[in-house]
Amino acid sequence: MSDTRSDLNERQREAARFGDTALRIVAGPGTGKTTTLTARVEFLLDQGVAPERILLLTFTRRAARDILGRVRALRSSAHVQRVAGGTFHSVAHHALRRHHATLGLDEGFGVVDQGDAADLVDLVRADLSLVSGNRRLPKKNTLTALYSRTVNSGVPLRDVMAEHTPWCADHHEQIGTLFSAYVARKRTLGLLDFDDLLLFWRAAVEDLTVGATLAGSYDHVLVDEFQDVNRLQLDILVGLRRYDPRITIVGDDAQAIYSFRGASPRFLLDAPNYFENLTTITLDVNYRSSGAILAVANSLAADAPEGFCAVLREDKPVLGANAPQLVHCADEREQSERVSDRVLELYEQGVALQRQAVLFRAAHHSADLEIELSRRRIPFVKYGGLRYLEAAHVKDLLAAFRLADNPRDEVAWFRVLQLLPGVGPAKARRIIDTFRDDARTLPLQFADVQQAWPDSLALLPVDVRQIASQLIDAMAPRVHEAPMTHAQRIRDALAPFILASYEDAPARLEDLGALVLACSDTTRLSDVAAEHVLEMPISTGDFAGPPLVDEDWLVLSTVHSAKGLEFDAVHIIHAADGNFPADMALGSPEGLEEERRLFYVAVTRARRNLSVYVPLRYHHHRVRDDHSWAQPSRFLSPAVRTAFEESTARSRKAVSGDLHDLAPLEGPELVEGRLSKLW
DNA sequence: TAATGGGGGTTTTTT
DNA sequence: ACCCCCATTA
Repeated sequence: MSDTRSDLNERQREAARFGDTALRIVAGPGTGKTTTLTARVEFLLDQGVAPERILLLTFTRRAARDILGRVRALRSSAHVQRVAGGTFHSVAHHALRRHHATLGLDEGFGVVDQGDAADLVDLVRADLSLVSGNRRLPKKNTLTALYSRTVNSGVPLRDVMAEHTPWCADHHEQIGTLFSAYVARKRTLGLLDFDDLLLFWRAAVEDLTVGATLAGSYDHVLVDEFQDVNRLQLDILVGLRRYDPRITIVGDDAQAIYSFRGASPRFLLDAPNYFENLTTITLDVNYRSSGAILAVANSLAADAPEGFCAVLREDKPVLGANAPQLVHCADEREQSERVSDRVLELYEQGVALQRQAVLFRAAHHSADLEIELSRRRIPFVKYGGLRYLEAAHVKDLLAAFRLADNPRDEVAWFRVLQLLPGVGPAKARRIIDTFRDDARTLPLQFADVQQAWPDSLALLPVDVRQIASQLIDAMAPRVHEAPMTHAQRIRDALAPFILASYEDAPARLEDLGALVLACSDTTRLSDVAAEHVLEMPISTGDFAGPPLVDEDWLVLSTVHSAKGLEFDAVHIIHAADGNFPADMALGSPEGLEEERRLFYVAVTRARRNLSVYVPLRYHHHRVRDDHSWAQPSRFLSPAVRTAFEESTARSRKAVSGDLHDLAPLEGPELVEGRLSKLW
């Protein structure tokens, strides 16, 4: 067992061994933030603090896994496994399950993800008949994002819309009506969305009795990535520490990338206003990246109008580092080829695939690369974008789990009923109506659904009635039945529908089997459903078929999902204006600056090798042969470029006549001609 | 009357 | 690639 503390520098050690007042650690990328946080937990345990009285809050699930994993690796004893922690949302969920009664929540409350929340918004919109009269009302996803931003920032809707959705700002009253109806509907249905988890946690923390219990549950609260907390999360933290000063916050305002969730680095900078007697320790020695990579990061930072020059000092030369590469490619296809070439080249040099990452601004940016990687049988895992739990079959089973505990969950009924052949939105609605009582309310007990079921059957096509009845029967809870047995019954009843609806049914049924096993140590199926919505397992389906090497895979990730991680080699793709920075973010100067910080985050993930790829031509898929020219990312300023070695990819097609091209290209000469004007 | 398939417009980032 | 709307069909 290695003693982490011996590896710490002086200031890291000071932070780790800090006493019993409020502490702020301002830590640039690669300065050993996680190591210090881990060492601090170890120190607290050594001081005799009980592990379950330490709360370690992180922002993303991956960070939670990373830090808690390192903490739990410190000691082999089961004792240490009890350190409390996770994302804000998952910790909130646990608190709400425990204190549901005081907060007026039903025991079997359901947790809906963003997609379900958007569906519910649409459902409410239809009920208010706001659907056809106002065709300029935003789409469900836009509305849900707007709702979330408003709630998380605590800013009035009118002001949020004036700033972020000015094109429909005149609808703010209508949308306000829609939102309050949405809130009411969630309560009626016994559902919480992600924002509700935080809202109710804050309510709990501010409650006189429960709040004291919650605040008293922890001796130490540690918060990672504090630059990305929003008003709501700050309120929770302040409430949790009302009677106790012992909080440690860690962050870097140069890496604030979540303003779309209402986060603001102000909360980190103004932390002394929220936590009394706050001590600040700054970590600025970078142990991660080579000097050449730090030069890129620092010149990026220097280009910012406000200049976020956290000068990063290299502790000692990083061995095996290469000059950062700026690679100009003719188009996306060539970019995919060059990235694949470079990944394999580094792999040959001994850099395992897991030590390499391809980073991009938006999830769909990796689409073409994924095709190329699959073609070359290079295994990869993608983070961000399409997720396992967003796969329809998983959501189907989770919806059935939610119904077993809470038959009022109209969103779940909509999903499950539409699995039946011949049932679409309208018929699903009519079936749900048969469940309602005189007050048009859905029943609290599943037995009432079963009682109404004979009437519902009449609405179904004759040939699906039997399997539909079996499904209803399977969802109904039985007394003294183990949750896993119940889950297995539901899965079995759902299987015929999965088989009928999906081509790759066997693989999907295996996923569902894993979900059933996850019910082995729970008391409630709705709890498991909520955990899965919050924890986002990664699909094995993301692997490209027969792997080149077992248990090694290239990491594909959005920059947001890669926050806090490091890799020997980082490949940043689509460094073209409009993609990175995203044109969606260019409406305001703040938007552009956040994109700049995002690029900075991407660059500072790299230890030894950094390659940035700029495709120059984008094909429009609608019209064959139609294309447009892209400018290199504005972040690649002349000053930044001096930190790179530049090269132009030679078209492989021109050299070898490679045959897997999708559309005929113009001669490479034209591309080269265009390129040459750029430098 | 309601499901389903085709065509056209739009697409950020995460819990 | 996805979502939304509309026309067609059962």
